[in-house]
Amino acid sequence: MSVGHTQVTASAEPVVSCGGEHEDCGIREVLDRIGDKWSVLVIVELAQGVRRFRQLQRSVPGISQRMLTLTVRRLERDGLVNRTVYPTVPPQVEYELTPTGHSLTHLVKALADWSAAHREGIAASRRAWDAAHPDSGIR
Amino acid sequence: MSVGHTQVTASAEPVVSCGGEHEDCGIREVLDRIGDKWSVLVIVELAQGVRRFRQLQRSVPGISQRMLTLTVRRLERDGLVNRTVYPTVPPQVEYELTPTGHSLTHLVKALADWSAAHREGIAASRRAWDAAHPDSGIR
DNA sequence: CAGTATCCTTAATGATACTG
DNA sequence: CAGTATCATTAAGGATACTG
Repeated sequence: MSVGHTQVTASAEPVVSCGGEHEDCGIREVLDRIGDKWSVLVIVELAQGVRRFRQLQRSVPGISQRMLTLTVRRLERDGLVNRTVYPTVPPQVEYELTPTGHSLTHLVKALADWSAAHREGIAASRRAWDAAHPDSGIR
Repeated sequence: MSVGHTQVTASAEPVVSCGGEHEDCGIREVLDRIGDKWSVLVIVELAQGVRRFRQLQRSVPGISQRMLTLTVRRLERDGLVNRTVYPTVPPQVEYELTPTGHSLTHLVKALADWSAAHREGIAASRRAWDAAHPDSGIR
C-alpha cells in the first residue's frame, strides 16, 4: 500500500480525495441530510422500531412539533423513512426506517464510536486552547 | 424473513441507542464539529498533506477567507489540526492534521462511501416525492 | 501572505396559536 | 393525535475593506 515517499500520511489513511480532484465527494450531500440538528436523533430513535409522531417527539427531548414535522418530512422525501397514515380518529401515523434509512444506522454508529473514542481528548484540547487564547472570539 | 413478532429490527442493525436511554450518544458532538459547511472539505484537503493558508483556500473552491480562518481555528481548537507559524516575511503558516484529525478521515471516507452508494436512490426518491407533493413547501 | 474587523443577508430553528 | 400557519429569534455564512 504505502509507497515510501516524501509524504508519510501517517499509517493507513484512507484516500478520501476523489481521483486527484479537489472535488467534494458526496460527503456534503450526506451532511446536508443528517448534519442538521435533529435528523440523526430521529433516526436513532427509529432504529429501535416503528414510532408514532407523539412518541417520537417524546423520545427526542427538546424538539418542537414544527421541527419534528420538518425533519420526518425531509427524511421521507429522501426515502430514509416510511410514513404510514391510519385513517382513524384520532389520527394515527407511524414512522419507520426504510432499508436505506437502516443502512444509515451503520454510519451513525461509526459517528458515535468515533465520538466516544475522542470526546475526552477533544474536550482537553479545547480547554487548553481556550486557556491559551482567552479573548479570541472563537468558540 | 418476517418473524411474526412485535419488533423485528431488520437483519443486522447496529445498536445505536445508548443503553436504553433516549440520550444523544456523542453523535451530535461530532456533527457539531464536522456538520458545518466547510470542515470536512478542509479535512479532506489536509488528508493529502501539509497545506498553507492560501493553498488551502484555493483547494476549497468557494470558501471565503473569513470562513477558512474560522474553520481552521475551530479544528485547531478541537485538536484535529496543527497550525505552525514561520516568522518569515511574508508570513507563512502551515496546517496539518493531527493523529486525531487523521482518524477522522476514516469516518469521512465512510460518509463518502455511503453517499456514493445511495446518491442515486435518494435522488430518485426525491423526484418521486416532489412529483407527488407539488406545492408542499418542503425542499 | 495570512490574517482581523465590520457589516449584511439568509437559512435554521423556536414559540405560539389554531385545526381536521 | 398529528399536524399547519405565523411570527420572532439566532446562528451561519458571505462581502468587503483594512493590516502586520
